[in-house]
Amino acid sequence: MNSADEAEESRPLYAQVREQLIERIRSGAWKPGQLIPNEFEIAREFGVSQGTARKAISALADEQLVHRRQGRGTFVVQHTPAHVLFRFFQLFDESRTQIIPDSRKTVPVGAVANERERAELGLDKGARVIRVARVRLRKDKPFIAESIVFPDALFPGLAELPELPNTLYDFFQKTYGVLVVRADERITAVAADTETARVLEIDEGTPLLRVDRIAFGLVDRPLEWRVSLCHLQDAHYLARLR
Amino acid sequence: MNSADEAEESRPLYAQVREQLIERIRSGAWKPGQLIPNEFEIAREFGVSQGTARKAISALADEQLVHRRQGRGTFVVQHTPAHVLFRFFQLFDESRTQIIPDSRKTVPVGAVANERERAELGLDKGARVIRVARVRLRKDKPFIAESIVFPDALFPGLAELPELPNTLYDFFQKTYGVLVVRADERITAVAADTETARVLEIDEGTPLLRVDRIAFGLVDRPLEWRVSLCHLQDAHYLARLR
DNA sequence: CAGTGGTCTAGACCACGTG
DNA sequence: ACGTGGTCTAGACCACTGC
Repeated sequence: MNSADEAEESRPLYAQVREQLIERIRSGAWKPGQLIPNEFEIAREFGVSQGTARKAISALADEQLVHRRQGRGTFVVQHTPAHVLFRFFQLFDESRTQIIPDSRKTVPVGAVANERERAELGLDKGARVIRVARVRLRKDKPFIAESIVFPDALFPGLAELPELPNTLYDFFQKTYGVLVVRADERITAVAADTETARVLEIDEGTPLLRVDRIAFGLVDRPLEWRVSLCHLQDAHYLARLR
Repeated sequence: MNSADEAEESRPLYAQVREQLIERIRSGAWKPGQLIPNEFEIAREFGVSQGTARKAISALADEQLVHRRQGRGTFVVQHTPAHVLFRFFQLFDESRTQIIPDSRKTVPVGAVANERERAELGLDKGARVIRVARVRLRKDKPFIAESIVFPDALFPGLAELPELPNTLYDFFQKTYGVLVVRADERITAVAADTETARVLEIDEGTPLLRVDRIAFGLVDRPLEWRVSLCHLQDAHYLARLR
């Protein structure tokens, strides 16, 4: 027996089962929205008790990779535009209602990654990326200037598309089977530069919220680097601390 | 049997046990840092199985109200300055290291709550509050202008203190038995006004991150309203989205 | 009605920290 | 060696969903 096997055996059973289940989602063996086998099936298949299978499945539910519904079954999570916005778009208006942004035509452009992009996305020298610049609208007025970059390798052929949809993460899941599961946002305040002021139709120097996001998938590797310059006015970003 | 009893009986046992345990922490029957009875003791006391007691205690651990340590026992969470900063102070420097702020002498002032304060803290007309204004330092230079308000009723005698400590939440827990368990932060970008510019030793109009926090305790009522105006420079606020 | 997830029990053994 | 939390089992019953 090698050390890897020993390490494998020393980890809790439910953790091992959990990883195997994640692998099925990652590999696409279980598709988004699909009903997965019930607790007893999974228990039988992995040779564990129903309680242990349950603990593994519940861990996936906590991580929002599956959705459990009493009486119906357990389903692989399926991103929809509404779902993606709810989870990953944390801007609210003065009455604390979540803002639903629109976006203008967004055209992807392929290029070789620059140094900053390689650092943010963890790419090797020479790797290609896809860049997208777009303006998001609120009440038909521009309020966010966004620049998005993702590794070309993860989204083959995407650079050739004439246009991208308003919400990307559900599109990524549907088209490439790539699931965004978490994101880190680094937030600062900046003054609008000339170009941004023009795009957002505001005065140069207006204070903007800069949201610098790295999105991660099932394997802990960056899927996207996104910088959003937000002209909030009476709106705000909401962070919940626990 | 009345409807309240029926509702009580229809809720899962572990949820009922969980609430009773929370009440012991809230009431101060179990003090911060104290070792609580083990799973079998709690199971026996409430007339449930060890597994059910475990589920109740684990829920408290998930909520960060207790801390479990294998081989040692389960302890009521005890806020320390380091712990409070780690959980509730999400500013990081350019190398992604958490910033540890200092603060200048902070003097509390008692007053009758104004309309805005009553709205933010959910207070009745005529209620008294305690106000604190302070400047936080980074590398001995001012970088945050903070204004804090809390209900006088929760912190009797606090307005008479000559000075408050650098971290308040551990002080609240130690002195008043009041535990901060979560906070909502509403974040915007603003331009520094004359007074703030003077305090932070920057130019008027400099973009600042405005963090507007409401902190909550064990009962779902606001404990504090805090507005922080942050001159970040090369630092950033970090929000983790899951 | 059958099938699913949700709760609950009683008991066993393991891993860890302390004396 | 002892007591703690952590894992695992086998089985029971409940609550909800859809046919």
